[in-house]
Amino acid sequence: MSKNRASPNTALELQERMIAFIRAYGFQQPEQTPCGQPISVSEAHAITELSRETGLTQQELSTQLRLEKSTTSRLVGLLEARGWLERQANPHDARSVRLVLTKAGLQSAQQVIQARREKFNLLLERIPKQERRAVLSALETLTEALYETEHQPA
Amino acid sequence: MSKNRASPNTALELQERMIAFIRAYGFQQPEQTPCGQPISVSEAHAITELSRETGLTQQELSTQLRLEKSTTSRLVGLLEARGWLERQANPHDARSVRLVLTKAGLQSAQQVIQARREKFNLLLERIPKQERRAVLSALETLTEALYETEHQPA
DNA sequence: TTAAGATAGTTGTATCATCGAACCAATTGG
DNA sequence: CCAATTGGTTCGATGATACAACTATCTTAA
Repeated sequence: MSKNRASPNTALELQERMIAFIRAYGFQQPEQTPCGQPISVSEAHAITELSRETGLTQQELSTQLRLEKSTTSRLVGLLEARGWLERQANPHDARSVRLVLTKAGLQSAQQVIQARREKFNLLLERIPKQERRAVLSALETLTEALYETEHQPA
Repeated sequence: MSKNRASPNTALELQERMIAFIRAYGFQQPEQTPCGQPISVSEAHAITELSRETGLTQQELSTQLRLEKSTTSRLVGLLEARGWLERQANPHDARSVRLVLTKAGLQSAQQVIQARREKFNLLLERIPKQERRAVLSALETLTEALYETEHQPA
């Protein structure tokens, strides 16, 4: 095992580990309901985000979820059709809407959050205790690095 | 087991970091050609895998890529249509095929590999030198943990 | 030896996740 | 007041996948 050296193979190793990770995470699987409710991953992310901060505009939600506004528009449409949120008029700007979860939507969000919590608890338990902090900070470092580069999947 | 119990806050943090990472990686973006050639991520993964080990059956390729056999069948069909690989009869088992990259396929694989190498080099450069090993081993740990749990995306 | 599985692949059908372009309606900055 | 910008919607694609049903082939066990 080489140390902190800028070994030419380190990048290759990073690549392989990232790809392995992504596959393990199963980013390619369309989804299989993360909680009791049949709900897609995107929907889950959206309501989670909205339960965290209510009254976002679609534009803002797009930014949070890193999605195109058209994608967000459809996504919001789906959630609205489920009766999970409302598009409320924004008195300060008639172009935009304020997204507000309904009671049912909030409840679903809670379920998703709970289900996720349990899932991640299980995952965390699989990580040796003394490595946990390292894993967390590594993920953070990696995420920052990804944001800095104009990363595109591959 | 119980001494390996995860603190709720740590699990939450893991969850947030993982989600942030996944978003940063952009796993949701359908793809934008990882190299010069217009090629999808799945295709890129497939030819990379085949350039690493030739003569795989579709079943084996499915396992490597963690895809359904039907998905793999289609994927292979696309690559075949591009003239990047051939399905060769397997003399020992007429049911299966052996997947072999053509010259053009091998060349594309090299390009993909090269493009990826450059991309990951850039990424690696964004990670402070003294943290690199930690990031790599964290990814490994995380991947193992994911494989151990019956992980499903969310 | 042969019939009941098990396996490898293919095809049909469906869903999810996304993007970009073309549009429209407000808003804002000169 | 008009041009440019911004927030959203709709249309049309594509990619990534799964599952189920089906065919052909192989294996095995009575």
